[in-house]
Amino acid sequence: MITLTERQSLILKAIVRDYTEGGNPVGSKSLVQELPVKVSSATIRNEMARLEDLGLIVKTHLSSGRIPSIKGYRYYVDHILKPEKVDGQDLKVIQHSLGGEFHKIDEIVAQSADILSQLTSYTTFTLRPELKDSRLSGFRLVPLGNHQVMAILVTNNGDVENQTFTIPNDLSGDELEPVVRFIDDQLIGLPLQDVLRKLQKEIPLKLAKYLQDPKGFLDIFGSVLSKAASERFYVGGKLNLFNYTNQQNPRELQSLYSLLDQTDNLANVIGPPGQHIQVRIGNEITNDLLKDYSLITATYDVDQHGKGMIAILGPTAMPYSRMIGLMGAFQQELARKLLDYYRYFDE
Amino acid sequence: MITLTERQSLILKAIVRDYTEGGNPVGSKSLVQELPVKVSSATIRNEMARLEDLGLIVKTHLSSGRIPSIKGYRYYVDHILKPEKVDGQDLKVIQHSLGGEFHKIDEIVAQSADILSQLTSYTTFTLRPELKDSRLSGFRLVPLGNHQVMAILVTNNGDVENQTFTIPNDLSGDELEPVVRFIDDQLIGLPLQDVLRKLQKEIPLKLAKYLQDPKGFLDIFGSVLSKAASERFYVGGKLNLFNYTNQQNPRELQSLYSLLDQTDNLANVIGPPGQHIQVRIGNEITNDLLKDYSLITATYDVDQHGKGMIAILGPTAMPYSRMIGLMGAFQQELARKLLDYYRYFDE
DNA sequence: ATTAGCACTCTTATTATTAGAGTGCTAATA
DNA sequence: TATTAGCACTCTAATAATAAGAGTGCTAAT
Repeated sequence: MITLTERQSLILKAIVRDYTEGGNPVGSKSLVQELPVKVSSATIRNEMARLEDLGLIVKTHLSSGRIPSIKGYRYYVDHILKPEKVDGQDLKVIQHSLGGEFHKIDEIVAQSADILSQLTSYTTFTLRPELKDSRLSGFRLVPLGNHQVMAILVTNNGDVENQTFTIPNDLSGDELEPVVRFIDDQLIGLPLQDVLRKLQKEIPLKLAKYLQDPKGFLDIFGSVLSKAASERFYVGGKLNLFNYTNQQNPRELQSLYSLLDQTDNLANVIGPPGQHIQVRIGNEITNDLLKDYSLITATYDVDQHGKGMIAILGPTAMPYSRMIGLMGAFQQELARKLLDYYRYFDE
Repeated sequence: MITLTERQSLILKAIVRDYTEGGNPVGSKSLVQELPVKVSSATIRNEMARLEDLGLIVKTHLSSGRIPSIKGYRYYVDHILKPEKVDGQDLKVIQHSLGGEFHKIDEIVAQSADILSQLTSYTTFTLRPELKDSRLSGFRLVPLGNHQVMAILVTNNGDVENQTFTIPNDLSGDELEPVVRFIDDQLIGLPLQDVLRKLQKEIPLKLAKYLQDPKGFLDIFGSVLSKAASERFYVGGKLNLFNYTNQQNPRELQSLYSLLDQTDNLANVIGPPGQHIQVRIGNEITNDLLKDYSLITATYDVDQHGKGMIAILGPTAMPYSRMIGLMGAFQQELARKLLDYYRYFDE
């Protein structure tokens, strides 16, 4: 367990701030002018040598200024940083952007990723509240003519998922009725997870009474059901990658783009909802592609509707204090907006 | 009007090929070995000087080899190039990728952009067949409970567009029936364009008979209608931008990404369906961001269902002959697949 | 009309050179 | 004992010098 003196702590803090803002290694002379303590550059050099022994700062070459190490950022985030109070202007942007009228949870969540990326100039991810408590509250099959049927699935949270299918013969409402009634009787009110499970087991057997060929229908139902039960990440500010990634290596940028395009991979990167706000720096992120970046993740809580996540991906040299302040505010605003939205469907 | 001798033509062709494949300016000595004509490098230098006078090739500096100019590519494409017969392997890829079962036109068209970008390693655009002849063939309002209604619009081509709306009060089917009936009576069978027009004029008045507050409904209907009537470009191989753009200038890459993300801008870039296959090189493209690239566009024809477009964006130094061959094959395969698909709804 | 020969140009890679920023260490100081 | 001034030393980044190689245009001979 590392403990720093007051002065060492001030120096580390100044190094983190300077490097984060300017992007250049920080030398003892420039620190003299900024520190609230009046000491000479030689003293600062001595202190810096100690911070380096502790592994909190490193040199880029033998006689260069210092930059924070992963460990240094870690110490800064854990012991020094105070979340910055969020800017009034920023708060307005958030509230205004979330203030509009939305017709889907996913619209709100996707919009959130965009707002956050705009405010931070980094790349952001959002995940809607977990679906594990969602229950099936309605299922419809709407014949559209032209050999087409639309399957619509509704949950108690107001989520709607639909898909159109092409079928060999036109169906009339009459033929579909017993099937829909079967679903209504047997499955309405159950958690989606349970429905998914039953779909593997009992349903096929029972359904055989109503339909001579349940296969086609089961495909349709399963398809729209798993669509509704799947977790989707939204990504905002992909273009911002150009601003903070290493410009010398276009391949890396390309790989990152590719990673962010495959949203089903993101669950592994960002991990399950955990602590309130978590900061992972450099190689603390499990994904190798991100070992030179930092990831701030936060869980937001929408009461009985479950928990969702928001995350910011940026360089290790990030203004953590501002970011964490922003995360806190966003968490709240998003949770509030969603509670508001859900209220409709709880009545 | 430029006319080249046989030998000059051979030289230009060789320069285009070499530069396209190798990416380096082409000198007289390397040409000696490749040309089917037996002449010395001095002779070739003389001919090259003439081609340069004509503006077909240029030097990158005073004593460098030559590269084709825009004008040179133009001449090559117009007078020298022969479309390359498409590779059997490639044809298989196309047919296999389009062979699956699709439930929407847009899926086929989006998939097409991906296949084509995969085959070319460039960036591609696809536009579905024009909707101008699409007619409204069905309209449904499905109450979902929870203050939600889904509006579904179907066209005679089997296109389905839907949108979910949140409304203040729950509606029963009974209340919606007269409205849907009104749509059925008055609008079914009309081209979408006409419906859109009527929506601005007569409909609001007539509808007032059935609903005390037609505003909300008109918004819903208008929204899903314009969604159905809008043209959407699909973009494939955005990541390929990394392969063929100028790596020295990340800003440019970022701007291009940004351009391709705003798919509503693409209509201006690509233009309306025109000639069979059109090649635009460098500044022949109206968009300034693309003045160092080439764009090959092609129109595909699905008979009475209208015309759509496919396009390839790549560097000016492109293997035009292969690309044009590929375009031809793709045009055919896509048109065939779509005809096949539409056949369902024509019956 | 073609070609061999040659001086000339320009690029690219390699090597020197230099100014500047920063360090660590020693010895003096409070 | 903690701090500081002073200085030799290291490394980067920018600039300049040099050389090899590829290619050209032009002239004079074929």
